[in-house]
Amino acid sequence: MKIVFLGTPDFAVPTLKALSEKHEVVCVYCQAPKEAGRGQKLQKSPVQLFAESRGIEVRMPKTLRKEEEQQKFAALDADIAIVAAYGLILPKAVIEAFPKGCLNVHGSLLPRWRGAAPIQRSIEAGDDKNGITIMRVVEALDAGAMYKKGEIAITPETTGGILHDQMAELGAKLMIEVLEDLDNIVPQEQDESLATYAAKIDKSECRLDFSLPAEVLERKIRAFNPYPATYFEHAGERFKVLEAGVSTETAEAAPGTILCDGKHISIACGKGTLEIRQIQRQGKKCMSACELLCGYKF
RNA sequence: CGCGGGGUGGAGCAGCCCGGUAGCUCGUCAGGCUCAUAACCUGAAGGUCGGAGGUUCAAAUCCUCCCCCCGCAA
Repeated sequence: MKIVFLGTPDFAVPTLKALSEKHEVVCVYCQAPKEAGRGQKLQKSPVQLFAESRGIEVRMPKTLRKEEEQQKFAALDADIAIVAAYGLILPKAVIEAFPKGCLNVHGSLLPRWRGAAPIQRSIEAGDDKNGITIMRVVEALDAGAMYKKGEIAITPETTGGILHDQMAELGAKLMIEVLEDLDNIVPQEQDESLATYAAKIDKSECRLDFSLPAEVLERKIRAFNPYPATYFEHAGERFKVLEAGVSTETAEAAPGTILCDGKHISIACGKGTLEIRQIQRQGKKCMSACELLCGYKF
């Protein structure tokens, strides 16, 4: 099949890779390099880097709303468009440009967790599973008919980073399977009454609020690991918390009080206690609580 | 030129501003104490102080350049 691929971040790369090995990817659309990182240098997106390494044409329009861009898109004369975390809303003209339409790989078991951050939100909410849905792109956000789903268990060890990587691989696998059997699958409409939304993560959410139960904070720490990562402040410094455990015994100290015993860092919460396992001081690398305490006293 | 922190025995840090014997916590090894222990006591090993120049009688410490790591912001 002749495919046009639209995607930008790491999440999209496995799917693009799989497609490029099984089909003819005639063109890749992604977000243009942006100033990012230390030094504010222009950085190409993972999808752009991959596409260029494979010699695939890359286009990076700022918008697809202009008729001119839509015509250039349609002129590619592909069979189908595949979308994976592209970052732009697709106009109707683009969705309907090719005979087999437009398919999306989404990181949740739709209709649960439509939206921007399904991976982190599912862990944060305490779900016992999440997964991938391959579905048709429609004008409404993540609301198209579903072709195939695949589940991934969320365990007490599942972090946002781990789930992200598992999802990216599963998404690629399922997309290939769907394309192989495209004409025989009857897409299933989503039950709108079950839809939930995974809001984009705001920086302000990353600060740990110790008045909350330790259990809730631990889930957020896990969901936000490694990015964007939770933190608390102490002595004017920011301490990222990458991993923590929950103790059900509620400390007598006020929420937010840091309790150290030389090898362990515990923080009193609204309910229960959080034992910090992996922590990172600003300017330093991530380290275990024990290591930090060797050289730093709270 | 976006802002900033850091690279010191295996790990985490202090020392640097006010140059002159390498320090602390942990770990490791040996011995001791103990019913026992991740606890305690004693002792030991282990460092080109990121790299290259420069200043100086003398540089971890001052100056210059380079390499690497990280926080913010995006």
